[in-house]
Parts: sequence; structure tokens; C-alpha cells
Amino acid sequence: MGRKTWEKPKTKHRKGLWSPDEDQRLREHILEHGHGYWSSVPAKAGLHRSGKSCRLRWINYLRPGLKLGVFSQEEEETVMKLHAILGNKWSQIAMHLPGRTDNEVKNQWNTYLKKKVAKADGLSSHASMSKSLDSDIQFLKPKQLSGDNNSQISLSESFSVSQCQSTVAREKLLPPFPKVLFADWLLLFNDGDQSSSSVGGGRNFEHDSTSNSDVLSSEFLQFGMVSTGYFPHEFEETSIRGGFQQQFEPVEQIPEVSFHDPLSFSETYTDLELNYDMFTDL
DNA sequence: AAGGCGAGCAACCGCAGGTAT
DNA sequence: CATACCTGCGGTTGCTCGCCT
Repeated sequence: MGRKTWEKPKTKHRKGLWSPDEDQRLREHILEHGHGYWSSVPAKAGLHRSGKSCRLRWINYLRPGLKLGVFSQEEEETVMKLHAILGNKWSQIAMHLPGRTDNEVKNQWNTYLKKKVAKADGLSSHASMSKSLDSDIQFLKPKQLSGDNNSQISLSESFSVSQCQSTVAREKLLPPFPKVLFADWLLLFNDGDQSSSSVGGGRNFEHDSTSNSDVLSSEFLQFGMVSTGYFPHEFEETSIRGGFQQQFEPVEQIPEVSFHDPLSFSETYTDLELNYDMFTDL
């Protein structure tokens, strides 16, 4: 690779924790203009940060729909099981935990779950755990562990790993999660308002291939917006930013949101399939 | 009260891989 | 084909905070 560092080393970038003001600047800039090339974001947003730092901050903390706070029991189990299968593929594990980032999953593992698993191993309860994992792995084997080039497991399969058996057959029939990019999300609503060409238009979003695409798709599920057709209507009446902020407040602020109820997930997903074409070809 | 210490977590670093020129 | 540039990812660092002595 002809790769050098992707930052221009000449400029002095600020490091360390982000101030609320910096967060605000970055959030406003991205919501209004998208990020385009991350390397150009700091200058455009008036930040003395590296593009890489901006990207990380956005993905991990500012991106709408993030599920903040402690991991639920189900999430922990999902992480442990997927880690047993995938190893340190944090991004892939995070794909199956809507609203969670790879960094968050990684930290959770390193600070808590790793010890939990080690403790479980020490208590010989490992036998039951590994037995369950073995069966999960067996279930995954046909596609996942038999030389399939695609190292990612489909969402339906992963849920079959992490959820109770009664849902397995049902979920196994489901297609992989449709991918929705942040850019495409904005484009959807920009369709109804061609005048706001700076938002989601043109090149700004073409390279948005951040890993949050999958999470964003799940954000649609989370708020039931895809299936209800809620979005476009709402956006006819609000600015992109306003609508975005209104609808994508962090999950912790929204009562009774359940990410991992397999039933509700499947039902929502069934609805989603109707709209699947909207989000494919990405 | 204050100093030490460890856990948790936010952020950085550097490499890998994809794409444009 | 070579190079440059950009993004994604995983490992690691170091700061913050709470607990203990």
C-alpha cells in the first residue's frame, strides 16, 4: 500500500477529551453538511482536531441512535457468545448489538466480560457454557465456518446464537440486515426537499462507508420508523437537522426501547422487508 | 484530609485494505 | 501498475474517578 499517515502531520491537532463546544461544532457540521472526507471535516467545522479524531468522536459518541449506558444481560451474553465464535472482531460483534460501537464492545469485554468468562471457566461451569457454544457453532457451521469468504455472520444467524431456541427457526429465515448509510438516510429525506442541496447531496456522502451503517439500519428498526413511514412525513415539516435531532436522541432518553426482544425484532424486521429495496444497493 | 491504587473508559496509534488517479 | 489518499479496525495508552488505607 502506498499508505502514509492519513493526516497531514504538519498541522498541530488538539488531543485528549472533547469539550462540549467541540462536540457541538462537529455535530452541527455533520448534520448540516455530512462529513464527506473526514480529513476535510476539522477545517470546515472549525475544529483543531484530526479528521480521524472527528470520525471516531462521531461514530462512538455523537452519532444519533447510540445506545448509551450499561450493557444488558442479553447484550453481555451476545458479546460473550459472539466473541467465542469470532474472537476479537469487535466491529462484527458490534454489528449485532444495535446502538453499540465496536469500541464500547471492546471496552466492555476488556474490563468486565473477559473476567466474567475467566471466572466462569475457573468454576468449571465452563462445561455448560462451551456446550451451549458448541451447539451454536454447529448451527453456524454451514455458512459461517466452512470457508465462506464472508467472515461476517448474518444477523439472523447471530440472533439465533444469542437468543432463545424458540426463535431460531423463525429468524433463520430472515435475510441479513439491510445496510443503510447515514448519507442514504439523509438522502431519503432530501428527496422531498431538493432545495436543500447541501444536505446529503453530491459528493459529501458518497464515501460514507463507516461501520455505523449497520447500526443505523437498526436505528430505523429501533424507532419503528421504516415500518411506519414516519420519517418522510416528519421531514416535510422539519429541517433535516431538527428532524434528525428530534428523532435520534440517544436511546437512553427514550423509555422502554427494547433492542433485543427477538419477537419484536422479528416482527419489525418483517415489516422492514417490505421496505428493503429502499435500502439495498449500497 | 490526602495520597495510593486500580478499574473503567475515551481517545490515540498504526496497520490493513479499498479506491481514485 | 504504482502511488496517494481515505476509511476501518484492533491494540494500546493514559486520563478520570471512586475506593481504600
